[in-house]
This record gives sequence, structure tokens and C-alpha cells, in this order.
Amino acid sequence: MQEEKLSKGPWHEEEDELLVTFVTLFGERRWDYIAKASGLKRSGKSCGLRWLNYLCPNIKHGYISTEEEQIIIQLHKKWGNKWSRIARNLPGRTDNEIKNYWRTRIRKKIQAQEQENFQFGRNNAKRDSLFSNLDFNVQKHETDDEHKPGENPFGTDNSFDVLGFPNSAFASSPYKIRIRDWMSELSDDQSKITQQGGSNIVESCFGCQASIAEYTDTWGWSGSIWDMN
DNA sequence: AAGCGCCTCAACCGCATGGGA
DNA sequence: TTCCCATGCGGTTGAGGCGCT
Repeated sequence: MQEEKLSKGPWHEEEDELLVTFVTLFGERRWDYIAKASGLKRSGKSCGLRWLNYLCPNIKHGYISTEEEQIIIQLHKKWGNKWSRIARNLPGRTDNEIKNYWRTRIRKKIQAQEQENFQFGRNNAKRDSLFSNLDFNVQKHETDDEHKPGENPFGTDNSFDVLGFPNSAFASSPYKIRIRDWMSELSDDQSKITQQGGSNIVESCFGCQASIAEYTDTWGWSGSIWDMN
């Protein structure tokens, strides 16, 4: 038997109305069944997406607030491109919406900011040495003469995240993101973290260990020193 | 007014995962 | 245990809108 050709592209108002009616009747599941029963010439998957990303009454339409943007930035720092996970922390926003917003707005802002921070930070050999065992692809610093005591070597953001990374720099390093994901997983399994002297020793899934020591540097900045071995 | 390029975002694609038979 | 189907997830695409020349 020949399959009826499925339509693609933007949804029409009548299709939306039909889908809403059938979701109300059968619930937000069995999308293939709903697609067939409704007579919509759409795949079940397409119906599910349309509902979850647009028609669902819980969806918030409109501008993403500054507050929501900050949450997205922080969670992306923590989890990377885990859009659905990030979306679960922003009621009414979908993973698709957050993903698009990140790609079109936030990423550009951060890239521009990182470019600025990188230009500033490359003169600070002292701070860079904290990351010398991690391949952040940082160019060799020429001099540390220009850094003044009390001055933030990473620009205006002087905070460090829960994993000890500076919030302002190297945020998009793929290696850093992998380590973040790994640490995020580890945080759910404290048995892999042991104390040794002043350091936490973390056993990694890659067959190596990381020693993490809390420090406060000469400028009064605190954070964590990573030592991979 | 027309043409062009850029941007946004809804929708699609393909792979991964989970659950039931 | 294996297979199949439904759903989840993240990356990509392309239509349409908008601004600039």
C-alpha cells in the first residue's frame, strides 16, 4: 500500500487547531497515533515537536528576560550544550528556544567578551600557570610585568565557578567543557572523591587522577588548582 | 524600488535511549 | 536477550523578515 505523502514546513492554523483538539482528547503522548487519528498529514514526531515547542499552554512566548539570560549563561557554563537540562530550569521555555537564543545572541556576546578578556589575560603568566597542565590552547604569555596587584587578570568578572574555573575566561574551551561534564557527573558520586592533605583527589573515568587544591593567590583571589596526572 | 546579505527561529534530521512484547 | 517502536535530544537547515546600499 502506498504511504500518503507527509507534508512538511510551517504549520497552518487549521492544523494547529486539529492538533490541540486531539492532544486534549488523547493526552501528550502516542504522537504517531494522534497524527493518524487526526488526519493530519504530519509525522507523529512533527506533531510532538509542534505541541512541545509552540502549542503547549505552559509555553512562555516572547522575550527572554535578563534574569533568564543569566540563568542560561550560568547553566551553560555548568552543563554545556545540554539544552533540555537547561530548559528544565526555566519554566515555560523549551530546549529549542534556549538553543536558538544561545546560538544567535548569547554566544556572540560571550565570544566578544572572551576576545577582550583574552587580550588582557595573555599578559598574565602567573595566573596562566594555574592552568598549565590543561590544554586550553592558550598562547604563550610574553610577560607578566603589566599585571598590577589587586587587578583582575581576567577582566571584570573576578569570580570562579564551582569547579574552580574563572568565570570570565576560556568558557567555551571544549576540553574545559568535557572536564565540567565529568565533574558534574562526579558530584553525584562522592565516593570517587577522597581527601589527601589539603587536596581533593578525584578518580576520573579516563584512568587518571585530578588533584584539586583550594588556594588564595597573592591578589586575594580564591579558587581551585587542578593537577592532572 | 530592487537587490543583496544577514539574522532569527520554527521545523527537520539523525542518532540515542528507554520500555514493552 | 533481542527486537521494535516511541520519545528525547542536539545539530542543522531554510524560509521569511529586516536593514542597508
